[in-house]
Amino acid sequence: MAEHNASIAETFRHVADLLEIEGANPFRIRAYRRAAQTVEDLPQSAAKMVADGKTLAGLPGIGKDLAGKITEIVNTGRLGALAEIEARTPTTLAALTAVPGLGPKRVHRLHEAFGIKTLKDLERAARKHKIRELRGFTAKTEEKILAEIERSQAREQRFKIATAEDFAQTLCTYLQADPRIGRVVVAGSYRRRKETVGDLDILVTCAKGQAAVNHFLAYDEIAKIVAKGSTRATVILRSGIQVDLRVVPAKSYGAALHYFTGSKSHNIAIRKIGQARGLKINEYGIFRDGTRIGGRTEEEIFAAVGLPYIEPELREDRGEIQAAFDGQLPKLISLEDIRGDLHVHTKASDGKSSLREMVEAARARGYEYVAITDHTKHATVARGLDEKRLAKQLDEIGKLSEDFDDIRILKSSEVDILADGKLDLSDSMLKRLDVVVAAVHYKFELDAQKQTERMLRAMDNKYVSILAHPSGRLLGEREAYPVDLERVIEGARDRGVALELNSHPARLDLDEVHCKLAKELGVKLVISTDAHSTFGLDTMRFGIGQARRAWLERKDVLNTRPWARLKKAIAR
DNA sequence: GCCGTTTTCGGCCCGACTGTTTTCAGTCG
Repeated sequence: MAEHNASIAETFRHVADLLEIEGANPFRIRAYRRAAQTVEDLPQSAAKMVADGKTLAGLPGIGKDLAGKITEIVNTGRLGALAEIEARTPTTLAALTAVPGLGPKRVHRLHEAFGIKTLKDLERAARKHKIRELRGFTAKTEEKILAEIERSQAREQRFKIATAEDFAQTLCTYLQADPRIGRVVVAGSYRRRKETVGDLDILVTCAKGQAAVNHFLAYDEIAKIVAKGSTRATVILRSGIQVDLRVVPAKSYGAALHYFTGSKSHNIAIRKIGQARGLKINEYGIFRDGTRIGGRTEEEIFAAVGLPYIEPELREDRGEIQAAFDGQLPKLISLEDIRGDLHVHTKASDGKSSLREMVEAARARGYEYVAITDHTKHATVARGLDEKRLAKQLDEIGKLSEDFDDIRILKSSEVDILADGKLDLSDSMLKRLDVVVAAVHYKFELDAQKQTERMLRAMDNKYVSILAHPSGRLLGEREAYPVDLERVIEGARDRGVALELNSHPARLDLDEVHCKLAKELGVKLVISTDAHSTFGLDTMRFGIGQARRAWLERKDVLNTRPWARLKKAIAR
């Protein structure tokens, strides 16, 4: 079984964690982490690259040594260097640094002094009041450790972007209500539109930092204050989400926003360039020889290092800085580019709104077309339509269309892909549709080869225009089913099928890495909502966010085109 | 361990908060 990029990345991160506990050179540790990120962001399989004899050295942060280690992992399934480290430092120690307040240094000392290797050992030692014997540890530390272990199940969770947005907006409204506070913006991975966020990073401007912090700390949804100072504070809300507040004066807004938006690796890269130009860049501004020379806007930060503005969604140190240097930044797709939704349900299957309501809601969003894609009969729990009911719906669409001259109602279906790759509708019925969306909804347990062939076979059907939610993942609930997405993407390219980026906040499927790969391989995408109610149409923004993270431009996405051009593009 | 707008060695981003270390190390982002 070929090593996945994710498992190679995990191995490197594990090495980094253990080296950190051993007190190794911090830059060596960072090198492993950086390489892990590069491998994880790689659109192709590193294992395949190795097999094809392609060199990995030269990729960002990967030199000769780490390229060799990747080859070793791919070829042997293990890493000798990791085994050597594990012989000295128990592998379980890495997990202990996840306890807030415990970093590598303290974990190392706890292991040295008491042989603590696991969370259980740690808990036992804290209960026996052993830990306070150590210099720098007190009874209070023990209490804190026990409290954190108690909460450890609740922690570590990430929140879907839509959920985070809900918490963030309420809090921002509250913060904005204080007249002393100027701007309020959510930065961090939220601003970069990641599919999930671990915490909320909120930046506000205020002449008096303490005033803003005090107002923040009075927010009634706060369950716990973790840290507080005169310019920043960290709290946990009752919902369990952590919020970091940072206050800066207005003149530092741009510098702080850039710093607080991240990503960390992007910031490091930018500051490094600044350093080479004799500049110091921090969250307060840009400095030359101790003199402030800018920082009011993000544009000033980029300009200081000779770059054009880089959109937040691109700031992952995945090549955006080089692209900016070369004048090759993509012109990212935006919500305004979208002309229609190609995946919506109605009451006829498992939707909550009527056909007319969905059409009116689509028109209200300024769309030129909307595809009605109810489930087919195999999806019994969703009350999927058999051919008779679908025929009836097509008649209804025909009639309803007479009432709308400014939006086209596309006859469509989210047709089930059966276990053998056949479709749940006859060709004669598929032929009557304007656009056919095919999707897998059951038999997730097939092995990767069978699942891949099933999907390729479905795309063999010449009436299929779009493959919906190709991986089947549900964030926080269900992993993608085993499937070779690279082959599916290549298969879509060879057959002229478009792939869906499903905007539902729990799906966001295809994921960003594979969206980018699809683009690079010349496969067109569509961004659809899979709306099951009129409100569901508004989730388009999450799909757009992810598309932007995947460097997608308007031309890469078919539902930015008027219907006549879209129709031509999906014709096979 | 990587890497070159100080280029093959000597650097590697930068600052806030916590605790009890009275001057800073550890942790975090």
